[in-house]
Amino acid sequence: MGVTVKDVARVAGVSTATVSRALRGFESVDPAVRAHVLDVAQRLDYVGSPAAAALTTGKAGSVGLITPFVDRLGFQRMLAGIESEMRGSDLDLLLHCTGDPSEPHPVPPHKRLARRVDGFIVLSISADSRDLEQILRLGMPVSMFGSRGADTSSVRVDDRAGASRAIDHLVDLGHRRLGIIYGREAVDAGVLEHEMHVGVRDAAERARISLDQNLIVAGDYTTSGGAIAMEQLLAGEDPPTAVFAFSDEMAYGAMRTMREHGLVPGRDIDLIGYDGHPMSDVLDLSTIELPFEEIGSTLARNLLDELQTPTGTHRVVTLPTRLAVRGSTTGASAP
Amino acid sequence: MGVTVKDVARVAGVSTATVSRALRGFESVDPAVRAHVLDVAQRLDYVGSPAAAALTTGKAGSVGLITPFVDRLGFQRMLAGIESEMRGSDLDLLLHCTGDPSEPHPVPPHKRLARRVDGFIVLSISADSRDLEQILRLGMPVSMFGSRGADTSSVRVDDRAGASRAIDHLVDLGHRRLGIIYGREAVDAGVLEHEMHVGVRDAAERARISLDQNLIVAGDYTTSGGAIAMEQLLAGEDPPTAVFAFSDEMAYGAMRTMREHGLVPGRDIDLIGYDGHPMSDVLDLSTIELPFEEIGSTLARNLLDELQTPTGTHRVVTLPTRLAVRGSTTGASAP
DNA sequence: GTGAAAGCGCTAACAC
DNA sequence: GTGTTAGCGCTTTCAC
Repeated sequence: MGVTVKDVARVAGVSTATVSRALRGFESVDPAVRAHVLDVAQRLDYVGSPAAAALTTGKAGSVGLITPFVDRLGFQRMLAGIESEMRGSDLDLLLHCTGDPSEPHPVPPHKRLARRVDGFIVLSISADSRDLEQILRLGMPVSMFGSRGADTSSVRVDDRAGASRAIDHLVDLGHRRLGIIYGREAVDAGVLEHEMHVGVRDAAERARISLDQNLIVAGDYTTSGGAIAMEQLLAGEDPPTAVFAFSDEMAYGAMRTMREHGLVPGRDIDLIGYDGHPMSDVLDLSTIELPFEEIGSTLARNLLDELQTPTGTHRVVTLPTRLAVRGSTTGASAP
Repeated sequence: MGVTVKDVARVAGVSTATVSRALRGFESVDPAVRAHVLDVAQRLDYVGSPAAAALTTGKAGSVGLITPFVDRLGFQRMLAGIESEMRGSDLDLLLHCTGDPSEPHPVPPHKRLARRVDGFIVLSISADSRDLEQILRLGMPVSMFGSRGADTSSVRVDDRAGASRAIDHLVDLGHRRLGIIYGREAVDAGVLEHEMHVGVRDAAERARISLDQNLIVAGDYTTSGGAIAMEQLLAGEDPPTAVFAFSDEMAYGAMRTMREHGLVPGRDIDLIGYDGHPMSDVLDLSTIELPFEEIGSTLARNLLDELQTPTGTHRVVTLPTRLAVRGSTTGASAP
């Protein structure tokens, strides 16, 4: 239905094989011939059919991005990183959301995807996920974030150190009674949630302070969840003087609750978040900043490299976090 | 390299044509045969090759999402809407960012994409964009947001009414001296920026108040741009008593500037944004809420419908906005 | 260095 | 209702 290699070959007066070779820049083609073919192709406005190429080569020419969610703040930044890294490569990006991990898919989607892509970038699906297993079973190159890679290249954040850093900061400001707003229960070791808890515990131990189990509440990683969690913390008879929320979004919710109670972060209760969203600057929220764009670009780079030179080795990169101190942690409320 | 129709056909004892028909649920296949084929395919773990199917049918089995940015707050919500609508359809989503419209691409990407997809969803590329023209020239189904559709299905927001609503709200609170933080200069009529300005002007005229050109400043749609814009407004000899920012992000920046000046939104100066990001609730920022998810799902639905039943008619949907009044607009600062 | 020919895996006519 | 056959547009041996 469009211009094909045949057309180009005919007009250029060469065989389709030569066209194919010339277009892909093979050394073996006579420079003069190549130039001619390129010229003709250009004039004819020739665009190759990826489907046909895929069929013959077995390479799909694209990579799949698997993510459980698409509307979380960090996602877009990772995506931006992935995107910018992939531009330039001639691979397309196929987006696939798995949605809520709890409800199963009628048709496991990865089978279908598998034939459409040459490799996967997988964003933080919990390690026990059936989805993840299925993807790994495919035996294709996988670059993943979040869960510690079973046998793939992976990018992770040193969440343990990051969580410790948050606690250290609060302790340094003089706090002894800390509230923790975590996301969800940790299922597996090695997973974000688990690492964060360990980081918190370690830091507390090092500081020789004990954590009151009543001050450790879940916030479901949402703003409203964070708001409710803060309510719980305030409702107790002995509220914390400082709070660490495992995500900025939950911290935002906590701020809202504080405001409703006439409390000011950094004056009445210190509050620190985790993620480092741009908004936190505006809200004057101290936080642990994660390098989302870099996570994304590293994920993409790892996969591209693996696709290009399929050595069996995998790359495991751990990226650091950074403490951003703002007005929400001043120590004013410390004993 | 995998199980093919031939394998299934051989094992099931039928022809490849029958397998193909059975797998796609054609009525013409004997129910018993179909069941058998399905069973065999299942047992053999057969997954069709999209490339081969695409080659024969001419249908790519996917749609392309074209967007100039990926890290803007509204994007992810539109994406979520698109995604949820597309799930269920067996079409894949191919993401493509055009990046900054100012720097041109060495290879126009849409030509390549065009052979990979059956249609496009295009997010707010300015109407004069060469990219947009090229996509339209392809003659493929296009569902677009932002620019008024030349000859495509499109989804737009009634930005004129939305902007008017914001001004009305401020006027209702008693304000007469209004500051405007817009994004960029409006190039074309029909485009968001233009509509917003018209909406503002109309509302001002209706209220019989005149807008001071010195109080109309650009914020570049970024938080920092909004902050700078607010600086400019405050620097004047006669600052506004209320400000309307054309995006929430710019309003956030404006809030930061205000805080730095010891000013409180809703007390010293009223402030209203535009977009309705979740964060605005936390920041207690009044705003005009846009239905991003619905925009996304409508975009997807329009395209899917057009792909399914290629009647030449296009659908143009205009979605309404909603005023969310919060603590940043109280009228306290009105004369 | 280049061409001829054989497919890649599937679907669409056309017979039966 | 089902099988046969001929491609879709490209790449890739294998000759030359």
